[in-house]
Amino acid sequence: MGIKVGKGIQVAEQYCKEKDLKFTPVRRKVLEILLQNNTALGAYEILDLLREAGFKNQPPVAYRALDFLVKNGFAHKIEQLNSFVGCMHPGEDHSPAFMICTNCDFVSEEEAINSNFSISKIGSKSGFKVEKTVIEARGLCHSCASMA
Amino acid sequence: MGIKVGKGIQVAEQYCKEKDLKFTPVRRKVLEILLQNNTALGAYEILDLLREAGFKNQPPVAYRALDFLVKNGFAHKIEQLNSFVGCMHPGEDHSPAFMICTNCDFVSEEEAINSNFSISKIGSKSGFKVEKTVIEARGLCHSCASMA
DNA sequence: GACCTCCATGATATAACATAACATCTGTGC
DNA sequence: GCACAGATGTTATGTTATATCATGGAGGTC
Repeated sequence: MGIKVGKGIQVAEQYCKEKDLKFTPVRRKVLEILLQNNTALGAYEILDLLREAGFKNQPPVAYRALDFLVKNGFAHKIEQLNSFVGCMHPGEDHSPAFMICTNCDFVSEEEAINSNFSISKIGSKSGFKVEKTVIEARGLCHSCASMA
Repeated sequence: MGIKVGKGIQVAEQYCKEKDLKFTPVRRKVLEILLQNNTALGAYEILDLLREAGFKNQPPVAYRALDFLVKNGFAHKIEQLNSFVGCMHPGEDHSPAFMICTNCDFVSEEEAINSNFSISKIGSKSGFKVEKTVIEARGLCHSCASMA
C-alpha cells in the first residue's frame, strides 16, 4: 500500500494509542485513502471510496472521520478546494503551506515556519493574536512548469 | 454611508472608467454592502440585502457581482469562511493577509508582502512556481484579546 | 452480571454554498 | 437597422456540510 501510507498509518496508530484516541476502521480507511493520493480529495469522493470498501456512505461518515483526522493533525483541509489531504508530518508540531498545481492538481505540503512567523508579526502590528494560519499557494508544480 | 464606503466606491468607479469596465448598479450595491461591513459576508447574506434594496435575488445575481468584484480586485474571498470582504486597497497591486477574529468575526486585511515573498521561496525550493497566495489567520482581534 | 457513561456509528433530513444553461435585454459600432 | 458583446433574468440543479435523534459497543463501577 505504499511506504507513505504505511508510515502515516503507523504513526497515527502510535499517536492514538498514546493519547487514548480511537483509531477506528473508518478513520483508518479515510487516512489510507488520503495518503494514497497526491491530490486533495473532496468529502464525497472519499465517501465513494468508502462505499467501495464496504463502509456506510452517508455524508456524516466521511465528515466525522475527516474531523477527527484534521483535529488530531493527521490530515489537512485545503480551503480553496474544499478538499482534504493526508498529513506528511503526523504528530509533529508544524505550520504547513500548501502548493496546489493548477494544471495537474498535485498538492504538496511544505513547512512554513518563516511565513508563519511573519504572519504572526503582521497580526501583532494591529494587536491581533494569531492562533492558526492557513497558507495556500496556487501555481505550477515542477513538472508542469517545465512542460510549459 | 461612511468614508470607507465612499472612498472604495469612488476608486472602483474611477478604475472601471479607465479600464472600460461596467460598474453596474448591482455591482456597485454589492461593493457598498461589503464595504459597510467589518465582517465577511456570505453570498446568500448579500443576496438578502440585495433583495431588500430592490434587486433580483437569485443566487447568480450575487455570485456574478462577486466574481466581477473579486476578479477586478475590489473584493476578496475569505476561503475559510466561504465569505467575502470589500477590499481596502482597490486598484493597488497587493498581497493580502486576512486576520479573522474567532470571537467577533471581525476581518482585517493586512499587507503580506514579506510573507508572500517567503511563500514563493518555499515553493521554489521544490520547483513550484507560485502564482497566487491565500493567507488567512484566525485568532483574536485586539479588542477581543484585551477582554480575555 | 447489571448498570452506567462515554463516545462512535447509523440513519434521515435539510441547510448552506455554488454553478449550468438558456433566454432576454441593452448599449455600441458599423 | 443590424449584428455583436456583455450584462441580467430565470429555472433548475449540483456540490459541500451539518443538525438531529436513534443505536451500538467498550470500559468502569457496584
